[in-house]
Amino acid sequence: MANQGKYITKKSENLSDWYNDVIIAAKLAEHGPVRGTMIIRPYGYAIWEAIQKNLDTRIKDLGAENAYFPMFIPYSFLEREKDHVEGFSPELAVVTHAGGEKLPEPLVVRPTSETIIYDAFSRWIQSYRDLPLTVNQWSNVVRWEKRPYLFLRTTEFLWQEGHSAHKSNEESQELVEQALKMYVETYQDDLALFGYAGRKSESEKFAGAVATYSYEMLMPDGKALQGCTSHNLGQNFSKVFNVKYQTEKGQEDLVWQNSWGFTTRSIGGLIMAHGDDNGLILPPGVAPIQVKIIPIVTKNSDNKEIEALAQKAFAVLEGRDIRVRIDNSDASPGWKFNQADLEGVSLRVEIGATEAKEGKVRVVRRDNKESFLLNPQELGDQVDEILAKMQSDLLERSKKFTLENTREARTYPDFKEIMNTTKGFIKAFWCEDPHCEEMIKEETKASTRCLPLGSEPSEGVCIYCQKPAKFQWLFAQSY
RNA sequence: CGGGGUGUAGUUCAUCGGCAGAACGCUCGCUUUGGGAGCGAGAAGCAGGAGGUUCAAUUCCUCUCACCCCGACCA
Repeated sequence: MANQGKYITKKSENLSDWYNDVIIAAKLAEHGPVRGTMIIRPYGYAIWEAIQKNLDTRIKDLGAENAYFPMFIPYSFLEREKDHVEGFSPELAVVTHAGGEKLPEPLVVRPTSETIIYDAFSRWIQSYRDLPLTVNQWSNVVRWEKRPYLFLRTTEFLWQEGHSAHKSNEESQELVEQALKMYVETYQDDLALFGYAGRKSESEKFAGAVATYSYEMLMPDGKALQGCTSHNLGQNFSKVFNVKYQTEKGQEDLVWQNSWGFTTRSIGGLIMAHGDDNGLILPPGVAPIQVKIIPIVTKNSDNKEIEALAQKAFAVLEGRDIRVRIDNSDASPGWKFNQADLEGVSLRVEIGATEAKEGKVRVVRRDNKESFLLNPQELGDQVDEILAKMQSDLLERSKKFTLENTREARTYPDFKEIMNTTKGFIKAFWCEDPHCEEMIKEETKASTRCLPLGSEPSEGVCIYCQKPAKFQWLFAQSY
């Protein structure tokens, strides 16, 4: 912990110390014994489960079925697609020995599963009647990252990866866009994180893809975090894995494929974007504990009445499928309040002598401290309402911050000035020459994040080389 | 893989050649309880590992391993 004793570093003082402190103090996760690995503790895993719950439903709504493929992949599988192996080889974990012997062929611990899944697809797909074929797996993958960071970049991480095969590029592209839309919904409706969905540049796209789409979010320090990805793989993999089918006319044809994924990195974004000096702030949509009831009993209070109110409130909320707990530990109220703040519990319900006198309970929002004195009988509707309002307020706050920190740069000196001061997103014309992109990154540390969906072509000049440019791309320094 | 730093109690750190210290956490007891309660008692350590210098090494030297921070790679 960067900070001594029991308090966490203030978010305003040092974002990355705060981030690490809050993850450890709130018991979300800790470092594993192997560099870059992460132990996700029960409370952190509960956030992942809350995200999974809705996302899994959306994935199935896309027409996908869940399956599971092996984590060991023959090295030769990766070598089949040239860009794919080149892109991933620096970060592969390779198994050379097993069972006390050297293996005849090294095995790769999956960094992603395109190859092993499409090898199966080549056997599963025979006819146009087998298409489209869409599978999803929830799994772990390993990428040997040089600079790990809890949640944001770990050597092993959890994710879902969807893989789909289609008769036409149009149909495949449609699913690529639907998957991206599904992620936008997850980020905005569940995680309350605003961001830009768009297409990656050639140099930033997935190794082996024709086109990659992503969701880019802004963190409080002005750096961008790439969330999910959705790739149009064209026929790059079907060619090398021989994923063919017979058309209605009896011809042999290669399938068009896409893949898309969402990882535990998003939990890092969730923590960083919403939290404050007191700890986590979790949007109700993914908060493992949406409401915590804190009875305040003393020697002089009517503790039976307080206890009865607490039980009543608990029963009402639980009946609504609200994730609710009662803190009956013998810690002091002050400690419980601080603990609830640290854990990011969306709403706290205080019940003490003051409330008991009126037969009411006090509901306090974690994010803005707004407090409501409510009748236990009406608690259900009102808590639903307050949770919904909090959810939309958090998204609104995230959106406001992102828009306020999205600037247009017309000249390269302006661009540099922004990156040296406020950072954040910059919209700027770029000619789409990888050389300009590379030089901008070298000189400002900012890279292209995406070309936001719905960008209209217009006549501009490249911020770097002054040559004609059609689109304003989104730039930022990234995590 | 380059540059910098750190390894001592569960955790964060002091001690810097001479019997190993604190805070927080943990256990027990009593008193408490509206924003991190008080007092008392207690458990807790081969000082990352190996080698060297020395009468004596946690402390100095060498090697090694691990971790952290800064750069290139990345969901």
